Amino acid sequence: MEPYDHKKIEQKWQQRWEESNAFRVDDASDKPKEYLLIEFPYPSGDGLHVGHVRSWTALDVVARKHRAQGKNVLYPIGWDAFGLPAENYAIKTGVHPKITTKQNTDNFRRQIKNLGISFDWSREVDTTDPAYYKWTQWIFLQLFKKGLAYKTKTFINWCPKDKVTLANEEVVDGACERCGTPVEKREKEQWMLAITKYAQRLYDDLDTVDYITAAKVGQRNWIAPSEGAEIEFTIANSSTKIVVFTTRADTLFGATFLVLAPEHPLLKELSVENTDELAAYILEAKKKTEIERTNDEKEKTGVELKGVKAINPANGEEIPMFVADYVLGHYGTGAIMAVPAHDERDNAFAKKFNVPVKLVVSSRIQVTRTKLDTTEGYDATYQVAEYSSPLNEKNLQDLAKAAQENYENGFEHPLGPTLYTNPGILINSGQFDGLTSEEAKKKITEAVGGKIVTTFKLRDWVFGRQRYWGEPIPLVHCEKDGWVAVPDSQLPVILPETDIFLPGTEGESPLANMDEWVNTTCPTCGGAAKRETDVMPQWAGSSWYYLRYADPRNADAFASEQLLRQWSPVNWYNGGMEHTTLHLLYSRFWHKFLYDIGLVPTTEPYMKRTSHGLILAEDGSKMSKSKGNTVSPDTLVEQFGADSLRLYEMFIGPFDQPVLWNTNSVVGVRRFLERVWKLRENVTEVHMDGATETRMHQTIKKISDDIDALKMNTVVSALMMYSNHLAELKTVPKTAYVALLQLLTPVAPHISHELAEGIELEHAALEKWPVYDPAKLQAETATIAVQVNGKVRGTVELAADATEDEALGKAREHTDVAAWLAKGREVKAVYVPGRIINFVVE
RNA sequence: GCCGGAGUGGCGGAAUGGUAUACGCGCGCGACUCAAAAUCGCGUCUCGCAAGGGAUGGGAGUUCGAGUCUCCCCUCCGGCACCA
Repeated sequence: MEPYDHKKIEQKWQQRWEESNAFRVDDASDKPKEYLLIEFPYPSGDGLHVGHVRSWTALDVVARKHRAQGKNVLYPIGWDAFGLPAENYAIKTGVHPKITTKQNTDNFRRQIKNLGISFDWSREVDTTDPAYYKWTQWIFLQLFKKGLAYKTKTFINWCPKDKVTLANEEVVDGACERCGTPVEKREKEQWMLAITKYAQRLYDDLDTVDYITAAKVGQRNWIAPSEGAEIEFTIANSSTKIVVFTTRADTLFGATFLVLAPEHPLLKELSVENTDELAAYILEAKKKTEIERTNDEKEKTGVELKGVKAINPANGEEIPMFVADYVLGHYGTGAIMAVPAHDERDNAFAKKFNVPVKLVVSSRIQVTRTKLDTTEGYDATYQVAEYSSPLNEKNLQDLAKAAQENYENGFEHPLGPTLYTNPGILINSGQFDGLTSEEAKKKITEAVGGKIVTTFKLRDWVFGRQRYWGEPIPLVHCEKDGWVAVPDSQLPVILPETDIFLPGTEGESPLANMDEWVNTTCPTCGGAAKRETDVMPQWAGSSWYYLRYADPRNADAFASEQLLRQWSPVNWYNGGMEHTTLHLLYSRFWHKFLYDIGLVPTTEPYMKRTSHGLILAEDGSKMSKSKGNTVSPDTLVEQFGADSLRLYEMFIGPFDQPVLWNTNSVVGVRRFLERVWKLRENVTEVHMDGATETRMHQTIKKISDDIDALKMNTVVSALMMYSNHLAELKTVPKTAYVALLQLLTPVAPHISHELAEGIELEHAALEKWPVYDPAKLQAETATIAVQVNGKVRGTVELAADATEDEALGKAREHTDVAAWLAKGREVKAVYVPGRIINFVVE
């Protein structure tokens, strides 16, 4: 038998699959559909990463299994090809991004085909193709027409190196996600998408999908609804009102000052005595980068608004007002009521600026004075009772009364004289004394005419990019009509050709210099008008690409209604955790919008989301070109073969966890394939022995279950154990061998097909998934451990259907066991068929 | 600080509450060879001559039986972080 020549075999089968369009999916098939999706790659100049191979091979295994099980499987691929690296490369070298993109996608395509991944290449999409981005623009216009795209002057995150606006999500540790430069704040007119209008639904509908917990939690934390109240404060001697957002309306009586964010619009209207000081502070705050703002060790800064007081609506007291950058302009109403007794930040600020602190909620209440409270730093002779919820009415009244007395008698609060942040029982709050925080929130809000609201951390999506290599925003600005949508008939708005890719010094898009392109006519009035010169962010094209796969060549719609119904939703989507709050959230938003306007049939795009762990270099660091610790799939395919690489990447460790790459270990799976290769020599039409038959059925079950659960590392080890078993036999029963090939095919398709051909197996057999017989999972006899007091003292061979009496009897006959039993008195015997026997001896 | 995830041999890791360390790497010994590589076989948690004992980050608990379930603590990785 000739040696295992992976190059020859892999080339042969890849060519056959290519020629026969083996993985082309048929829209008209009446088999049940299964739509499997991986995140389409950005075709970088570095080529394929071993991480791509891990993720795509895993779903390829799933795809191939589902096909074998009779499903109509859609497993597509495409290119998310707009983006900064190609543009930066163009700035450096003058080579147009279009050219680099073409080169890179060609290289990726070649590399992927060398891996034998069963993508349906007939559905390839490319976000930079005008036939594709026509529909990206079209969907944007639908958002615009529904008022969900708007231009506004806002503080944006600005990367001074890339000269580009960044979305909130693209800022990592106060620095640009791509280049690490500290991000600055700039005020700029920007196109925004109102994703916050969908915040509640994006949050709630997570309950309807099957995402890995980390992804759900990540999105929930990012959207972060927070229930609270908006309460109005009036400025003394004025009709001006300031609305604050608080989650602690119960502490309103303790609000001893008000704080506005530096960006608060009302600051311009108030007549303040210290205008210069105020202006200087606001300027300073705006200049600060995110890093500076957070590196301040939370040391509070601020300026009092001299000559202006606010009135606390609960007790009518006049309280001072401040501006401080610890209050964020974009969250809530950009203004807070500060309650220094019950909020850490307000407390720190009050101490620094000498504002009174007033306790209005108590947690621990003096009950008796019999014992010493050992809380460090307090030697008062009282014992405290913990506040615990729920309390009954009577208790509450007693406790509130005691708390009030305690406070009036000047006892310090056991947890500290001035700060207590947990809920408790109200004191010093007039008619609301004695209520729990929970009750008081509602009643106090009501009493001062506030309203209950939910505030989200999620912010609207900054959608404009002042760059070249992106989809032009298809809007025209007309002096008379304002912003006007480019009519559908003029879509796509083609990205104009240029050889100047550098953004302007003020950060304007390179498109802004192209007068011929910019100057146009207004579609509404026919007068002179200018095109929007910003382009869309990279997240635009990827927000809907999974819909395009359903009908990738459609020229009349982004996809036909019928094909969307056929393929929606995506059954299983695998991708990186880093996209949880970016791509994954954005595309859910677009999808829900498209659902609302009746264009997609489901409320959610993806039924199930899984995530692969990162592949790290051997020393645990991230693989990167600059560190020179990357591993090239090409080299591995050359040296070991695609099948070995695929097997290794599945075997490397639990799929959802980060793993360390170790090229030396690839030889292990290569040896395994060599053994499977040699096994063929011993295959004959003999009858299967019982042990082999049992193993076969167990292995089929194990591998079937594990593929569905994405436990690929144990899939490979099960294959190894099964083939090791077959290798021990002198003659390998053909049936058992065929099952091995069927089970091996999804992970190592090339060698499996070659071997199947070698035993003249009819081609169709490999395309069928083996089925196990539940009745044959159990061996006729099994080795059962016998324990005495939980310690194994021997094993016995038992028939699968042995009765308890038989089993225990046989166990007692075991000489070692008998010796241990003789040491005491047997009080109990446990027999779990097929598992264990345990004697309890005293 | 808050929220996730994870701690098991020299290493990657396995284990529906039921013989912990499967599978693989590495290492050791042996076979084959003039030799080497490749391949094959055997061995490989730890203490102990043995009988036995001890080990799944630490401590308690539930159970006939715990890596697995419950509670407390420690460490590492990831995410969020002045969000009122």
